[in-house]
Amino acid sequence: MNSLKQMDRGALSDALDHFGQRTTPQRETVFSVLLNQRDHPTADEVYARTKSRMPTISMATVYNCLETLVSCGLVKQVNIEREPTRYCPNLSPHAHFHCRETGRVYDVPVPSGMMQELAGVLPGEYEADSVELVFRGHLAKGKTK
Amino acid sequence: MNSLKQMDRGALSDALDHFGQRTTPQRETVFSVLLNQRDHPTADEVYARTKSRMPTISMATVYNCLETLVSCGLVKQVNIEREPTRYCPNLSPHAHFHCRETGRVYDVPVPSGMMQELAGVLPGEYEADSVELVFRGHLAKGKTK
DNA sequence: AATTTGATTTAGAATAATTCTAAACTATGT
DNA sequence: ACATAGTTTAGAATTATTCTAAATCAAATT
Repeated sequence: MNSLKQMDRGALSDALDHFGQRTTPQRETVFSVLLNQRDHPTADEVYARTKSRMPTISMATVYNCLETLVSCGLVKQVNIEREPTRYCPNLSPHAHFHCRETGRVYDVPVPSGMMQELAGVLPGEYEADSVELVFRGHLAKGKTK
Repeated sequence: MNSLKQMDRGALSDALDHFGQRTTPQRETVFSVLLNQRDHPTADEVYARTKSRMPTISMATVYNCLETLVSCGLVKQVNIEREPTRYCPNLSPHAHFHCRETGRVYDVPVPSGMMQELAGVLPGEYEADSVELVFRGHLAKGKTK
């Protein structure tokens, strides 16, 4: 049992199908790990969490699965300075806030109108398929949320 | 001769002074390399360019100088996916556009009003000191600029 | 002018995230 | 059942970056 809700399981296999990829237990488990704890884990952390449910999985497979999920559009990579890549299954338009003190990363919802506006700053010859918006700073007093 | 304009030389030593750091030939040369070719070079590329003017400089020093320049606010790091960090001496508000085809990175000016707006999406408890905005995609037909 | 002090530079070693490789395994279509 | 192609796996390899400790340099003090 890998605690993927029926809805998510469907989204997963639809997306994989659409890109001609198979739905495997490893991919399901990794996806489920991401959905179950939405704290922007690194590949290492995903590995540890996945291993506790599926002890035979390898690091390489975790990287493979993450890469597959990203390429199917189910998961986003979050690049924070020189830190290891983090993974985020939040598909609604949002930015990230990186707290320099705790190292934690938070999702910040962005109104889709703002996303449009952002796209508007690009001169015509630039055709963007993705926008990454990262804030860095710290959280006001004590609100570790 | 390291081709730093008087103005830039002044900005450099002021900024270094302000952070209690010395103005050294290595720092001047690295800074000048960044100003002279604004194509968002990696540390490796900065090393190669600097070495041609100052053959005894080491990679470690290039990293040290870049780190110093960044910490003094004279240079910005640009983090592109899993690629090596790139360096950018453009201090006016701008975003970056990363072409997936050529790998090149372009500055995209952002009206400062837009930057304000962006800051506005942050809930009150988040206090950001930096914003990074990266577009990814490709350039329309042939315009390699 | 010599000496102390601390910052900076240097070469090379170490680290760490990620990718690669090749073999084993699994699933699918014929 | 068999062939084929996709997937997983362990471990090796890669690579950007950081670390270490010694050498050099510059400023401050005697």
